[in-house]
Amino acid sequence: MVTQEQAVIRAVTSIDVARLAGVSQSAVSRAFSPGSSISDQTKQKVLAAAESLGYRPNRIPAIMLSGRSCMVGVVIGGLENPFYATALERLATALRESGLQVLLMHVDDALTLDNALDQLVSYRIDAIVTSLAIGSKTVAQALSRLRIPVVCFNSSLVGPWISTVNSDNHGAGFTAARLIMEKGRVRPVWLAGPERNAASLARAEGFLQGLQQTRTSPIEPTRLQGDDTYDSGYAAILSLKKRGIRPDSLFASNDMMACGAMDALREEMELRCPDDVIMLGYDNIPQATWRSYDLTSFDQCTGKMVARALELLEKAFQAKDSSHSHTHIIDAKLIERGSTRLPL
Amino acid sequence: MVTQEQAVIRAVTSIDVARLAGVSQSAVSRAFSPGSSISDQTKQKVLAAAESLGYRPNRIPAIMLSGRSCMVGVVIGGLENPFYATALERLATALRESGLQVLLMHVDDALTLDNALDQLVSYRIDAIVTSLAIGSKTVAQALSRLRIPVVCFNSSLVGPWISTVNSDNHGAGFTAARLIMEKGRVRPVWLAGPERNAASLARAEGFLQGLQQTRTSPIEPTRLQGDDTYDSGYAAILSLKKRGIRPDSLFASNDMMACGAMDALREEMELRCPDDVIMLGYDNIPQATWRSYDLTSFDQCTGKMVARALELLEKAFQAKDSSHSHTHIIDAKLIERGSTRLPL
DNA sequence: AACGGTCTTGCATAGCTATGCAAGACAACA
DNA sequence: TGTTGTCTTGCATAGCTATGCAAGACCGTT
Repeated sequence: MVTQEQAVIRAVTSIDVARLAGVSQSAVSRAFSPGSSISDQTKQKVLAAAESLGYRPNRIPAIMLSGRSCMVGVVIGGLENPFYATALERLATALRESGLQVLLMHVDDALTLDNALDQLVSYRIDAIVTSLAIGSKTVAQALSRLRIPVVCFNSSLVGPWISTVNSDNHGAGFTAARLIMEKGRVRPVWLAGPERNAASLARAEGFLQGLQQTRTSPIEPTRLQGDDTYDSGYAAILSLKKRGIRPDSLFASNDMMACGAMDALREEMELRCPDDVIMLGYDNIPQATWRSYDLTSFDQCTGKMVARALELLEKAFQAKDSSHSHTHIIDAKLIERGSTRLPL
Repeated sequence: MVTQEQAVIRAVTSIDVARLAGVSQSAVSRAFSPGSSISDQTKQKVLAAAESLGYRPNRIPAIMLSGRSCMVGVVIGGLENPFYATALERLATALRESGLQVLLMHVDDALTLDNALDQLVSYRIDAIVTSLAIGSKTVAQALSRLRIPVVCFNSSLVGPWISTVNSDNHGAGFTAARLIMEKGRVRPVWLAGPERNAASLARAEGFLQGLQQTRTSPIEPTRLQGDDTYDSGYAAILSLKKRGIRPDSLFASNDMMACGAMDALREEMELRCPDDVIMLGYDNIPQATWRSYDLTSFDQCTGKMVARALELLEKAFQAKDSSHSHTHIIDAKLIERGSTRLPL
């Protein structure tokens, strides 16, 4: 009779190491927990045995015991926008420095969100960080129901457990308006982001308000609708051309649309920037610095926003009742470049 | 005397639900495991109780029992490159569709990698997917030692447990050379990526080989060194200008450098594309389609590459001994745009 | 009524580590 | 030597769910 070889490759456990080192399982655990009470001699024996067996500590049981996984669910969409991509990079780095892992969830639309959340929660994540711009009440309720801290970027979601870190969208819109008026431009265009996007709405509001506050007659901008993509910015200008409107200034809700608009103004309307049209975007993406665009933009200071988000998380982890909401608003920094620099 | 309220918020367990529903804990488990043997009546009772308590299934114990976490460690760097950002998006989506979670780890340099891997492994991830371009032997050994399947994109890492999915870098380089020669250009420039980058090296090799195979005299390109960033592409052209070289064609190891080079050619050398210089890039990033660049590029078909990576993972999960290596090479698709379209 | 079969349910357990507690080892001191 | 204190070690257990097994419920057939 042939002894069937066990195909199951059981992972090396602390007990295996303990046996080899001739110590108890506790000793192995302590050898890998900094600050534990263990003699140098034992520690060395354990580490040697662990090395020879290829043992790696296993955090899963600790999660069960402590109820904390040290994993944060990051829900994100629209990575094709360089702004979100670099923001994710910063966030991931910051979380790791705080000893937190990133359980990433990419979401295209609100529909898949519910399902996605259930999956995340089943892994017992400690919190959720999200940049979803959808402001629906249903989403807020779905998040609140999880009973874990949620931090949103640039969102208008409101509810228990939900905190937000927003760029000063309204203020930036106001600044954009003032800058355009200072330069003496009187036919501005507002190029909006997705209709339900909270950030875009706030920027629009600030912009309009800025255009109202004038000693002479208030200015009403031409409004164009986009969806945060380059193509939508380009298309918006085409529609403008069809309507026979000749703008002298433009504020776009994000840089990608601004780039699309700038290209369309050049190619389709033979208008030059900044000579004929001065332009401002939002997000300060790397492409804004590219020579072909040299775009004035608002920097959201993602570094600061991420730091603030982590503070909120830490606070929530320490509080007994962490369902309390907080809101932080971070000033956006105007970065002036060639697109608003008038020739002398 | 005041009864001290318990601050510890224990999560709702299946036992709590069972008690409320008047069934056993097993029944609760089965109610949430599709395909289990359970009557409709019991299931409804359980679901109702679970709903009222806010119970969410907990995967952590299942991980301990099965040894499989259904989490894949994704190790990535350079998200500021839109190519990696969109690739990550595709990968995350595909993994989720296969029921796998993404444990994201952002890594800047090889130094932090070791530490990062230990952290990942302690969460008992089932596999690793990485796009790190570093080809060092040390890295390969560190990965092999983990004894879990590893899938690399565009890498030259070799070792047990490590499989690779590569774009046909060599073939694409060759194609680029042929295209340049067909257009009658004789002073080509090769703009390389980071020195140790395996993909960049392969593209260079194919490009040189293509330039050699000619009926007349072989062509030797001018070689410029970049680091995959826009700025390095711009700077490379500046150095060219200093050396007094006037190119008539350029192949860059990625699109970002190509964009930088194109802007520098325009601004610094007053050379127009494609009239004076025809240009090709690699990755087919969204910016390649932007009107200011309209850049011919090689599409890596990330969709296909991701699908292939998932096949490799599935295969590894099913095999008893999954330490066997595989290599797949995916054709890159030439996307011709204005930057190589000569005026009639 | 007896029997065989299918469907449903509960019991009991495995999976692995961190940690409180008690006990042991050892040194220092009286 | 006895006592006190510090340092180290091992024992035992908690944490929560999925699942094999056995038993029970129920139905249909002979």
